Amino acid sequence: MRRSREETARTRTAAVQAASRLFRERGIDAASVNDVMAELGMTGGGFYRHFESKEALAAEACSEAFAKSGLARGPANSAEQVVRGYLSKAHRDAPGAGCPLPALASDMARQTHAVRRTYSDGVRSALARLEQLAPSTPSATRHALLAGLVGALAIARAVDDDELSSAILRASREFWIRVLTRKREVSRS
Amino acid sequence: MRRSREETARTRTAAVQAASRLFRERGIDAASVNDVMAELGMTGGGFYRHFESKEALAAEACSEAFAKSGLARGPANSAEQVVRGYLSKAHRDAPGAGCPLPALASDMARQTHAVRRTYSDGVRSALARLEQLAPSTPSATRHALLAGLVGALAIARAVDDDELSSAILRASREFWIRVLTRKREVSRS
DNA sequence: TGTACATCAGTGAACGCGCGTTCACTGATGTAC
DNA sequence: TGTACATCAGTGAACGCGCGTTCACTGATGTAC
Repeated sequence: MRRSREETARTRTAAVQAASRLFRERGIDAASVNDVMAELGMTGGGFYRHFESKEALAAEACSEAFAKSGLARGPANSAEQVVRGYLSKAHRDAPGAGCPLPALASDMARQTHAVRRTYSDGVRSALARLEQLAPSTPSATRHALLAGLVGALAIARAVDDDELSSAILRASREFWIRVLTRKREVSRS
Repeated sequence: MRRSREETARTRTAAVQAASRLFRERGIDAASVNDVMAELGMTGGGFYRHFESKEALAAEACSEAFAKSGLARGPANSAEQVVRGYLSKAHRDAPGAGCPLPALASDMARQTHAVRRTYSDGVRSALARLEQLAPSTPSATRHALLAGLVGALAIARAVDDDELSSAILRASREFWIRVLTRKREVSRS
C-alpha cells in the first residue's frame, strides 16, 4: 500500500546506505538488488519505485560511500593520524564502513561511466586531503602514500593468514609514519 | 570423440592458461566456465572431463598466474627495475598477463581456502623477492613497497582519467626509486 | 472539515537470461588378445 | 601386426538456480472539491 512522503524518502535513503555498505563488503556485482532490499526488510519488487536500475543505485551508493567514509572525511587532523586509522585492524575488518578506494577498486572495470567518475573524484579528494594535512610533503610522496594505504589494506584483507595480514599493516604504518615525520623535521630545519 | 593423451593434456593446460588470463582480466566470478572453454574454441560441457569444479580451476589458474607473472618472477635484477616494470603503463594495461596481486585481491574474499592460500603464498614470495633484491632495505620498507606497488596499480586501473592514472604511476615510481636509491647510498656510506 | 477519487509504495509472481553442472550420445583412441 | 572391444574427450541439450527487471494487484496516502 501507498506510504507517506517521509516514509518513502526514508526507504530510499536506507536503500542507498545499505547498498553502500553491502557493495563495499561483497562487491557491487556480488550483492544483489534483493540483498539490498532484504536489509530493509522489504521484497525486491519495490526497488524500481526508487531507482531506475541497479546501476543507478551503484552510482548513488558509491557517492554515499565516498561522502561518508572516504579518506577525505573523518576527524583526523594530521597525516599520521590518517595513516594509523587507515592501516588499523578495525578498518581492515570493517570494509562495509571503510574507505571505498580499496573496497571498490576492482569493481570499477565493470562499472558505468558515472560510477567510475565518482571513484576518480574520490581519489582526487583523498589526494587533496593529504595535501591539506601534509602540505610540506612532496606531491609524489603523497601520491605514493595514497597508493600505499590502499594497497596495504587490499592485501591485508585478501590474505588468509592473520600474521601476514597484520605484518603488512604494521610495517606500512611504521614506514609511512617515519616518512611523514622525517619530512616534517626536514621542513622545520 | 575421444582425443589422444597429448591432445587431452594440451586442452587442460590451455584451459588453465586461459582461465589464468581471463580471471585476472575480468575477475574470477565474472569470467564463466563457458568463457574459458570458448577461448579454446570448445563448448562448456567438456570442462568437467578436466576439472572437478570451477573452484578447482580457480585454484590452478591462480597458482599458474603467480608462477608465470608473480612479482617474484621475471628477469629484473634490481628492486628499481621491478618498480619501473611494475608501475609501467604496459603493466597497467595488461592485467591478464600481469601480477595477480592487484588483479585478484578483491576476489579473495569469496574464494575457497585453497585459492586464498595460493594468494597468501604469492604475497610471501613477492616479499622474499624484494628482500633478495634489496637486502639492505629495512623489512618494513619492503612491506610498504609491496603495498605501494599493488595499490598504485589497482588505483591506476580503477580510475577513469588517464592523466590521474598516469600521475599515480609516475609519482609512485619516482617516490620508490628515490627511497631505494637513498637506502643504497646510506648503506654504502 | 468531510467526502470521493486518483495516486503510488510495496508485494509477490513471473519473465528471460546466464550461470555451474549433469548427461546421453558420438566416434576416435587406447587396450587386450 | 591385426582385429574386437572398452574407454573417454568433447558436443549440445537440459537441470535448477539466482539474477535484474516487469507487472497486476492492494490499500493507505494525497488531492480536489
